[in-house]
Amino acid sequence: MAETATRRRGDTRERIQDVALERFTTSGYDQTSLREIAEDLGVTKAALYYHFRTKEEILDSLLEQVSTELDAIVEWMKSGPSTRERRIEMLHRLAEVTRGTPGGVMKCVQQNEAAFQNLSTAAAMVHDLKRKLGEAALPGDATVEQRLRMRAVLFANKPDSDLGGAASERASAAEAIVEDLVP
Amino acid sequence: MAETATRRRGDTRERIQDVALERFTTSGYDQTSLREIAEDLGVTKAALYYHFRTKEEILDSLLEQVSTELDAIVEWMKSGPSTRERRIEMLHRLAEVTRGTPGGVMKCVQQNEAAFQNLSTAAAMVHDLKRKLGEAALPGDATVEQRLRMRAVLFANKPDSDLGGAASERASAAEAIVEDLVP
DNA sequence: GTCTATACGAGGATAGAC
DNA sequence: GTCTATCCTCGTATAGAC
Repeated sequence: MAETATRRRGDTRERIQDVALERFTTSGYDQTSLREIAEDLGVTKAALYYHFRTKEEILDSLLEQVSTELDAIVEWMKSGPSTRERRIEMLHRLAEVTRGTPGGVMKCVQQNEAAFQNLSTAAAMVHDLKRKLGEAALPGDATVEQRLRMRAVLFANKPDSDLGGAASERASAAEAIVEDLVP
Repeated sequence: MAETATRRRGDTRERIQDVALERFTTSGYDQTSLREIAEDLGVTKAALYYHFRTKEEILDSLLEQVSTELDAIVEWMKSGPSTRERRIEMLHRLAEVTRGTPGGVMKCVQQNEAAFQNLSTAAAMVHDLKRKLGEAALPGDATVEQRLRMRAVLFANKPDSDLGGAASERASAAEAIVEDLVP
């Protein structure tokens, strides 16, 4: 730790991630160019390619942790019977991950729900969450209405800050809807 | 009407729209390049720019009618009191437009719900539907839970064919959820 | 090990000849 | 009404300086 503070050598990878997360969240993934990120850091585009193989890999590196946690929820759901109690528990765990994720990564995911559909790795996995959770939560012979209910509740369980109100208020509203909607 | 059938002169604009709608729906708006469309028609990219000023304008021309109809629903909702009956009626009208739209335009919209968020004109207006409908449907002093319910039902009201089951089955499932969820 | 210079082919868009 | 030629930006790739 001899070279501290202002100079900042060797942490380029982290600095790329910081800038990328901020831009991806505020301007959107598609609308953010590698040139922007590079210029913001005072390096060239090519420098980014030393640290990451593609633009998508930058995204993936940001989403790695949350992706793992969501995958764990899917696996947990699959590992037991599909009862109503466990479906509700599953949704609680999902809400927890969303709340607990640090650094606004989950906000970035929501902001880009659009763009991530077309990607192929971790980003796609995160976006695909709802479909996977829905499948894991319902038995194969579930009715159309049950499936539709599950889908609706997975969307409803997104009490974004643009709804207004305190975070706790939004959380309890989401919970009431879960109770109403889960098959 | 002297020059009919195979030759097809002067209807290039319509032919562009036909090809574009098909590609936008199956491959996605972002993933469809103007070069593809042009090659499919046996013309060059630049030729498209005689008929449309931008790629987005091609999209907008396809969405014009549906955009108008959705706008009418918003206006109707705003024009009267916000009772539960009228909220449910609003959702029925929305479902009708979705079903009644010809030529798979609405399917294109759903397929691209992703990409349309970032656009600025008719496409954005169509995508923005849910937010606008939600605002029109609820009084200004609505609670957080009411807002969240409205949002959930607008998403739930999308009984896409990938749910399985007959169209009528999906429709009645959607209606049951509406009854359950509308504040 | 970290970066710059440079280039490629794709994208959307434009000017102007025919 | 359609073309060629051109421009800029994009993500990506590689060669080579330090």
